[in-house]
Amino acid sequence: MRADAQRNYDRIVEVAREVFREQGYDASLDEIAKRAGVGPGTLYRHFPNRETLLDAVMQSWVLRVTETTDKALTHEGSDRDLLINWFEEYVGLISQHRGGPAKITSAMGNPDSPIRTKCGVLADANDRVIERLRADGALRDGVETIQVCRLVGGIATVADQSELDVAAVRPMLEVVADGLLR
Amino acid sequence: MRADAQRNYDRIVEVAREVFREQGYDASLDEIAKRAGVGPGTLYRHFPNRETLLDAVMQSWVLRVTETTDKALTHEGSDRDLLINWFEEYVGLISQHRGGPAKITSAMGNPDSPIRTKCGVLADANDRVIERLRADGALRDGVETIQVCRLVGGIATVADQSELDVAAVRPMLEVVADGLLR
DNA sequence: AACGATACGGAGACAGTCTCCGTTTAGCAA
DNA sequence: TTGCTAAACGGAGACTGTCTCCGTATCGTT
Repeated sequence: MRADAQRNYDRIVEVAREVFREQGYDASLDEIAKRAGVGPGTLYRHFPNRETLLDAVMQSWVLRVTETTDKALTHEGSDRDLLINWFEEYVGLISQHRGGPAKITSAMGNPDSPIRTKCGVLADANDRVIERLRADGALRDGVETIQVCRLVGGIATVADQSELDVAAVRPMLEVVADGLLR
Repeated sequence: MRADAQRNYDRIVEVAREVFREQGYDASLDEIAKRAGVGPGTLYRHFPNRETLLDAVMQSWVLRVTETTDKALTHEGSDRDLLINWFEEYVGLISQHRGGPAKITSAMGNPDSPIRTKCGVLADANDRVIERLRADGALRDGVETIQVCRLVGGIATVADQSELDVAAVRPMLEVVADGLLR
């Protein structure tokens, strides 16, 4: 990539991250272009649609996912605590900006989504926790990772759209945890 | 209301119901106006925004909610079956058109929403089922109706956005049911 | 310095929302 | 019937956001 192109690319991603956080995932792309000091054409050449831009924005996020999972797995305490703690982290990870939880959760299991690799990372992270609990014999039979992602993603989506705080979310995560554990 | 106004009102609601079902909740309102044979001005005078139109569309739906609940409460079988069966009905009720589950669930507990009365009806319906189970001593402590609505609404939202079929939804409803029951 | 490939950016087509206001019509009263 | 007025209509158009096309500018190489 030419140096100026690279500069613009980076600038757009940086600005997009900021604007998505401020205004949510449905912010105007033309405005992002303007704030980044480029024309809309430039933005759309680098990112043919909103999702590819989101994908780029999430690039750095991938690291944080694995770090968070590592930490969650070292959790001292009961399996239930570990699971609920992980769910809270999970919700936090996908709730970076308004509209994020819905976007990410619905992309989960869709092989054509531009953010599929990011979803894969998240699914793998969740899988590590689930498999750890399964190995402990803590889970009921028939629990599938994708279902867990959807259940927790669904809660995060509702919380996002109803602007619920952590205190309102936790009891719902507990219900799901109790429904998954023996 | 003047006769012609009433006629247009009814026509718009009828067409909107049809178009929402066909194209989802984000269909073009100008198109609904066109199909109803009125100008956009007429539509927006009757319905200042999308939500008030949705509210009108849902008017007839209210009857169905209570009927469905009555039937669900007569369910023969275990508490678990009754609950899961109700959840499936609940999901069906709020999944009339694409975008519906998210809209309804996020309006739940928002006293300013134009569809608040409709949400109230739904919340009451859910409450009847929950209280019946609570009376049986079947529920864990601390279960709140609004949480149940949000949990099941979250599942319906994800199912809606990921276009999941009933078979994929049921196991998730089972998890929630198991998390709520003793 | 010159040149070709690469990238830029803004004008503008298009779609959707929503309003304003000149025109039409319903319904009533004489 | 006719005339009148309040009520309702409807479409032109302002505004916002998406996305493309293509003339212009810039990079980096020779």
